[in-house]
Amino acid sequence: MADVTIQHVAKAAGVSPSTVSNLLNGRAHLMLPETRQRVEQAIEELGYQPNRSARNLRTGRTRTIGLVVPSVGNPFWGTFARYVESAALAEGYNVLLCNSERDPNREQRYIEELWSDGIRGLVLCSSLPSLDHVSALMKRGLQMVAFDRTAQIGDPDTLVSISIDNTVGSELATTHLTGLGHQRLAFVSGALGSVNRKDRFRGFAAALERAGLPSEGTLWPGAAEQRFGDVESAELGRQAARELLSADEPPTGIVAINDMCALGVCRGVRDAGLEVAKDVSVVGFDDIVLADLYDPPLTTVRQPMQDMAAMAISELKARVEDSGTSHGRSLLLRPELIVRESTAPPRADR
Amino acid sequence: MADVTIQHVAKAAGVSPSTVSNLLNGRAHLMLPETRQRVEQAIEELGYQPNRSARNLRTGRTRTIGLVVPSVGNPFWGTFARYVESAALAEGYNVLLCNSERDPNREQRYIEELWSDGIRGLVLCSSLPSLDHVSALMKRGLQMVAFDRTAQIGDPDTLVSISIDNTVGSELATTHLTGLGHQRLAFVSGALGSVNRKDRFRGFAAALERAGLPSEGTLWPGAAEQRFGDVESAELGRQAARELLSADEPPTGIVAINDMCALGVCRGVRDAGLEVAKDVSVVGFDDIVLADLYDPPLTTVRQPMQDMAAMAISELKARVEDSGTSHGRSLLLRPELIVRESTAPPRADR
DNA sequence: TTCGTTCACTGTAACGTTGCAGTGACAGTA
DNA sequence: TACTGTCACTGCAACGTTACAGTGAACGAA
Repeated sequence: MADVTIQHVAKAAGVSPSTVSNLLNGRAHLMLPETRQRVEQAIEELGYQPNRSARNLRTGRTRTIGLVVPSVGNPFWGTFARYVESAALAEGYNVLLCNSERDPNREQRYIEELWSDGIRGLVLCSSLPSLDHVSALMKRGLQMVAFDRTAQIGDPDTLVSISIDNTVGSELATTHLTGLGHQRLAFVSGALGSVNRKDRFRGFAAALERAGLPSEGTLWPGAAEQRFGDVESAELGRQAARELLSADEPPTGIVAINDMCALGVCRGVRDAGLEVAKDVSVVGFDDIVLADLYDPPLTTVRQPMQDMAAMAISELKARVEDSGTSHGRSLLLRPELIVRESTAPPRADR
Repeated sequence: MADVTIQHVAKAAGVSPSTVSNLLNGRAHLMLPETRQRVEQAIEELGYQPNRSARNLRTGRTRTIGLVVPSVGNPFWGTFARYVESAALAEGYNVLLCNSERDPNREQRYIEELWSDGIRGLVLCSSLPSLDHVSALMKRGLQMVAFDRTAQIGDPDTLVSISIDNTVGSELATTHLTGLGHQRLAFVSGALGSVNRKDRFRGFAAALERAGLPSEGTLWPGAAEQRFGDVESAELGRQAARELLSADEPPTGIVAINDMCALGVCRGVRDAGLEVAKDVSVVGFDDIVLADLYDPPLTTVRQPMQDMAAMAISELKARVEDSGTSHGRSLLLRPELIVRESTAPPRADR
């Protein structure tokens, strides 16, 4: 119960707290080897762990960065969180992981809590188009990397954006379908609230245009007003597929906003008594682990997650440690189309 | 950059820091309404956020609990983390989420870091059979709930264990298969290192015995020495299915250690040119979101996650706040078999 | 008038750590 | 012998907050 403090260690080793502190902070050369050994032994025997609150208070620094994701219930974010954590650990940082559940209030509350915990570096995976709710803290010195969100006009000056080029990714996916000969395509998504969702639709429309196809009416209207979380997006895809496939001239190719949604679409295709690939081609986005395990394995657009996580951490580390007048920048990585078995040429009779 | 402290607020409002502190700590009745308003306005205008390190240092309390999971890359843990977080938030607590990656050193390191952050309540989802590495901290007052791990002989006195009855769950799954008429069953798992994996195999064997079937040779030997992480367990299932189904007398029913593994098994079944349910029945464990989305939807054993998360938090809260001489206990919840379409009677000709 | 009480606020001493500015002992130099 | 330097260590003040004890003004009662 009674915590072991640096004083207890000092007394046990017969030195002053300062000496213990010196040892703890890499100044072991300031003492005799035998003193050092006595102190180390005392630390060991008492099981002393420095009180981090006191240390943070005193030094003003923290070896912790914050990570805010929409939901770890989504394997995409879960996987990303692991990469970020590994990258941070390798740089000597800890990660504090928070779930915003795509709720702006919760997101803001978490960020303020991280700030008051002394955290000055943050990786934010926000669904929100505007960053107004954090710009005040950024002015005070919060360093931030926005992930999976391309830079916007009104963004804070020092913001770093790391993202794939969503427009290109979506074009890649869509062009794959048009290249296979599909003429009637649909885009399935929840409300296009976030920047990258808009970009993905833009890429989809651009690819259609390039193939000489109309883009009107290709956006599934079912979710326009709804707010689907990540877990529910599969259910949304299922519903969308059922509705789309019961139309007079159903689409033969469907581009989904992400893999969870695409898996739902595949399920909906089956619900409608059809077969994925043979009757309807489906493309996802993200390349989550399950994309390759699904039946049929999902054609999808892969994000280089590990690289992106490493970049996020190294940007943050540099900024938190230097705190020079580092300006914002934007890193757009190229996505990669992974062709598996959920896409095929359209059937001749459809 | 320059942080706003309670002193700045006090000066701006023309009061002492004590008065600001009183307002902050729910003692607003100690001041005039007009004073209160002045202070509130100053807080608002300066954007003051109390420094949590200082507060923790001073009070010795923390409104944060720790959550250590094997890997948020696994949707099972991701989902659980969300439930824990929601339950904690509802009780006024924050959650600090850590990934052990099933690495004992990393797990211990995280727990010690949580302790030195002033955290005194922890939900541990450990894969390790022994809790020796945390018992020292528990003696000093760390309150801990072990999740998904049944109580063991050598456990610390104050430990709370919350788990489903894994043996019963596995019996439920296996009896479902024998009830359908399956005679040749296999159990697919990575190394049976953890308590609950052993229990699940025990339940599997017990069900076989009850059905008058031999249990020798039913444990897939492929992973005995390997250490598979959660993400890789799907790959393991795939490999297991391929190997098992190429035998002379292949099993007609497979019980997998968890859903990710079961999904891998399904994929392996297809790799072998067979069909899930029709040729080989597959049962999983956990009922992750994807179980219902898979094709075919997976028959699996469901854990009442939300209830378990709420119980974990309320136990922890009571213990952290009272810190009376609360003794350990063990809560075993009953799992539920969810029958979907990955199981069917064996084919007559096999 | 004097005493006591209430009220609205403030002063102060911690909490555990850090890192600079000492301090005294001792050795080496002039 | 006196001075200078190095060495090994220590004293002290601060970081921002909290909560208890304390203060002085205003008012009511005897």
